[in-house]
Amino acid sequence: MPFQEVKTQVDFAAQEREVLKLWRAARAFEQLRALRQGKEKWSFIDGPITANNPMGVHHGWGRSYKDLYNRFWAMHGRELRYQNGFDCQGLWVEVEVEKALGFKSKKDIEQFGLAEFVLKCKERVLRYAAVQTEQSIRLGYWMDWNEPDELRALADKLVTNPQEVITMQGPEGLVTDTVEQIVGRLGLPELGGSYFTFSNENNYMIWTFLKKCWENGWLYRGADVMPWCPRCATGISQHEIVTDGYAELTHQGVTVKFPLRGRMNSSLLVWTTTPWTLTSNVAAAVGPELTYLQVQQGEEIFYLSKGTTHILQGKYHVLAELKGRDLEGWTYDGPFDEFPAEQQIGGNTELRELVKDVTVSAKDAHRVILWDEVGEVEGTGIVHIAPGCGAEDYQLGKQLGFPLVAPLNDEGYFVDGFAWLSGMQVMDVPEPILDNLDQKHLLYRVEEYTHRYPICWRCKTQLVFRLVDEWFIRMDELRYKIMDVTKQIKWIPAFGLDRELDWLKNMHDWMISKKRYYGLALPIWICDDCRAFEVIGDEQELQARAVEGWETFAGHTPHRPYVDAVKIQCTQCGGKMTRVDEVGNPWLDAGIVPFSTLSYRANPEYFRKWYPADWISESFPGQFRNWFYALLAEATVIDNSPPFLQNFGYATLFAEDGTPMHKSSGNMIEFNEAADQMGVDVMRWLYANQRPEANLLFGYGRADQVRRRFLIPLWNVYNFFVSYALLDNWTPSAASFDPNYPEGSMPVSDNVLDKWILARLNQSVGAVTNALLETDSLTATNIVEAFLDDLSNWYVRRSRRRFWRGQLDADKRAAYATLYHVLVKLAKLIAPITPFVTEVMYQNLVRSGRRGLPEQPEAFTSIHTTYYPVSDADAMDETLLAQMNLARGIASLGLSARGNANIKVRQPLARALAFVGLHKEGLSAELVEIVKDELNVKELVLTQEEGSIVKYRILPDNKLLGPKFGKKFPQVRAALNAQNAAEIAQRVGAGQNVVLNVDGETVELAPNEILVQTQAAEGLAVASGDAITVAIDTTLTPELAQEGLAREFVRTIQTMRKDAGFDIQDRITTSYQTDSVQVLGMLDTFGEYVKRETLTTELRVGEGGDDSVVTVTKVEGEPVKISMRRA
RNA sequence: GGGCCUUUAGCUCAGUUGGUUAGAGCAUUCCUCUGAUAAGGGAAAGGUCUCUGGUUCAAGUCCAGAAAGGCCCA
Repeated sequence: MPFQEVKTQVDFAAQEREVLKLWRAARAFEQLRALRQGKEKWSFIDGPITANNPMGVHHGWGRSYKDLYNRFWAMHGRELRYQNGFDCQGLWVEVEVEKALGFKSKKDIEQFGLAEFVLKCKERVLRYAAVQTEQSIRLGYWMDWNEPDELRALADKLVTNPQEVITMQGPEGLVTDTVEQIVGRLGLPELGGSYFTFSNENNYMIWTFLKKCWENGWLYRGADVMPWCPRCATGISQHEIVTDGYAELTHQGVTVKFPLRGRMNSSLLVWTTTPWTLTSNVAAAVGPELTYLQVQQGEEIFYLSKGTTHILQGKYHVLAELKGRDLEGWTYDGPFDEFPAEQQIGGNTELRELVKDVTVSAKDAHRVILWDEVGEVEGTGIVHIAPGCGAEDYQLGKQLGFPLVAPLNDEGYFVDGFAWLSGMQVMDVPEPILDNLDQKHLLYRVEEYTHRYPICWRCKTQLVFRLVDEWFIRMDELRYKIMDVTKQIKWIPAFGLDRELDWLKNMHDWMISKKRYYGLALPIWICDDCRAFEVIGDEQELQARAVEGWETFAGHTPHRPYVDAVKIQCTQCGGKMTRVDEVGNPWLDAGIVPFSTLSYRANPEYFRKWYPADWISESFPGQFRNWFYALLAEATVIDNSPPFLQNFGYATLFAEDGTPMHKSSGNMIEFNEAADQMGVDVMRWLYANQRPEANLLFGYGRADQVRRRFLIPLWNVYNFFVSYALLDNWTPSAASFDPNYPEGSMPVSDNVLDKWILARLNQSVGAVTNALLETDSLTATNIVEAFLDDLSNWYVRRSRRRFWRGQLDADKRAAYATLYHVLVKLAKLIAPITPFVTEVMYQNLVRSGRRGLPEQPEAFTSIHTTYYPVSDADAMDETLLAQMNLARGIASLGLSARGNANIKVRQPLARALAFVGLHKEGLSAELVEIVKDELNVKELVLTQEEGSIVKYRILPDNKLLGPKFGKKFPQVRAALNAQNAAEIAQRVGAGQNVVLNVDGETVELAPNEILVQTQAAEGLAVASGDAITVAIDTTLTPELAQEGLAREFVRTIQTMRKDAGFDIQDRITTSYQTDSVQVLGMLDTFGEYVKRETLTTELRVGEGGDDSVVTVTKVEGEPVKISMRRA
């Protein structure tokens, strides 16, 4: 038996797991790579996935696109690199490791030991890389994956004995090194597999990048007040805070009195939601053009803006009105002037160089200043300014030469200089501060206040604003260079370009440092003596410059703490230089991969072959400011070129209810669960059949739809083919087999259905190919679904009897050859989208189906090593496609007409009359037969004559006549409308021009400029559509009624056979008992027909015997008992 | 406040270069067919294509403005 039997009901997920086993056993992926080696390249660079947790279904979306297009291009004969990437460094790994170890603060890490901590971080990455690798393999994502168990073994060894020397098998041979170094070399050419951004090459390549920045004068150390997480003890950059970094929180809104100096009992009213910042107050700002009120309450006089008087408690009396600028220069007593920090010249900060020119203390500086940004939306219209506690405050203070009072250390504790507050944590101080203010009679009012407040995107701790020094890349000059590069890229969808340019336009200087432990060691060394700094470009330069500590570092990856040991000599003063404490922003890691993974430093030839990427793809939200941005920035600095030529972006995945998928919402679907429940072919089709720029709603409902609409019909057609091919022992042609095109050359057939489906197939192949070339899988899948519908619900349905017939005659052979060709070619067409089910089809249709055929090249192990199908121009037949459309239109309308008349399709009727209007293509005799059979009529009459079944509707052809007449067109249309429709239709049918009178002018219209439509005349069993009307002759002659009864009888027996579980080929004996004259008469005439249709060898009157299946029905009130059993 | 996206049937979404009566799937109701059937076919019902203005002989489609929602940034 050539083909394997196909089960009707399949566990698709289980079947997919079998396919995975097959691929692995047959080394199918390796075979593909070998076949494509040295061919024209298609360069795809993978955006690194954060290896910190199992992947989710949203990753599945993106990875399905990536795999789809990788496979598509591989089927076009291209060579690919197939390198997946893992994002490995950064705060998010640290936070998870801290959680796992039960750490509370940075001190715990230092006590634990930096070296060990860094190893734990790498270990975690390796473990989740292993998990994500397994999940990706399950998705069918063909990549050069590491063995998950090898990654786990490395993770184990890394934390037990990182210096153990081991040997690994690489693509070019064995590699021997310490565990730490092997891990550091993962993904490099000698080891292959996924790239890891913690690799030596990735880190050193960033050093090279940063050195270029430095040489261009773009790298600088700056101070700023920025959002700071006191738990993580690190700054949070602009990139990180914008999306995930806010929560609705309720704080206390506090109104405080700032007593004015030299004005008895008078105070400014100042409002804040962060009372701890009052400890560091320097000034108070008013809007110069705002109106302020002087109001009296009891003995006290207050100042506040006119629009904020609702905050006043109790009665007040307005004494005066004045402009903000009138208040300028007034001095006041700050709420915490008793603190040493407020009394120190220049203020209270470790960054003394920032205030070296300031000659006053905060206490002495207190005065009212003007600031345009002051508003009345909240507060009192008087804003408290603490340049050490707010970003805008800092900028303002810098302009005005104010002292800086910075109260918090890196973990949010008050530093020395704040008396009783020193040593307290910022989260614990609001109550004591309010008590203290109250005691000093400075507290005016406290209320609950809910607002959006920034939180740490990783640990959700509330952020504070803190004065820090960090490292930045200056954007002034670079911004425009990056924009130029960005414009050279094709963005899909096109608005991606605008988004990226908008981000670049607004991008601040890029903060690249983080005061943490695990990550890129910033290659910046500062002189202990003269404070000059230098950037080191790579490991060789570091070794050459090292004056101390190299032996400590040697053998280690460029991570803390070992790299910190290396000292170099200062070129300015000869002093010793020490590396800065900071680690790098992880987007540096991700943005460098076009250079690090393509051997920019080691192998320029290889780099130039694969750079830039032809295509990259990631989710849009976020990546404009993250990965896309980093890629563009780094490539611009290093090579001043686009690192990728096309960017394909897609939106966000939501749950089916349209809300974000969250564990806590209960609508979360884990990737593994989805793969098991839905099967990944279904998931992949669902992903592909989606407009990428719209958010995708993911869930079981949609998965069921995909299964019903696409996968099951496909499987049913395939199953149908194999079942009958087995019965007939049919085998594919042995002639001229090409493994790249196992569908073979186009079959030759005289049958109109065959010709039609081949035309449709090749039409679809062409359109799908064009769509996928444009990265448009939505269009591609829509086309396939339409084709599959035609295949399943028209070609197979109409061809069914051809497959049933007894002998394997020429027409039957043609049907097999055609359906076989269609199925193989269709499978290849969609193989990139649904790699599993198509592989199953290929294995059976091609591998099993051709087994034992004489002399031929062997078929490839996998469908995915074949070439993409090519649209065959010979198959195209526009006339046939149009005719078939007409035939299906007539059939559809005829069925509709039958429905209107309420006559079952099973009941044969004498005649259908189809008015086909101006459809010049007409119908061939074969198509007439098909329509007759479909409509179950003895005769189909096509007519251009309307007879009595239709009335006409005359329409101008807008597309032709609109441009011809322009403004006059409405009048022409009206004139045409006024004509007698039947008359015009007749003229048009006869090919004569139509003459109209429009406003006294004679206008002549050609027949092709007029559209004639028909509508069903009322009261008949008719239906009409676009220029077609079909009428059914509903007259039931006794002969027709008898034939209908015969079909009814057959139908009943068929149902019995099916219910009894008989095989399609089983012969049966059928018995009947009835007094119905109709039934007896029918059996006289149609007995042979009944026997033939039901495979009845003996049809007789009587009981069927004990083992029979029995059914009793009624015909016109008379009971009919039918018994049936296997012959 | 600026940039970008979205708005079409109860729901989820298609809708080619502007062109005739705006479609599909799901859901509802009714009918029907069936030895590939976890299907299929037919019918009914369901729409101010968010709104306003403009360009045009003609706008779901192009332009401008507005509204609502979303994303990104101030």
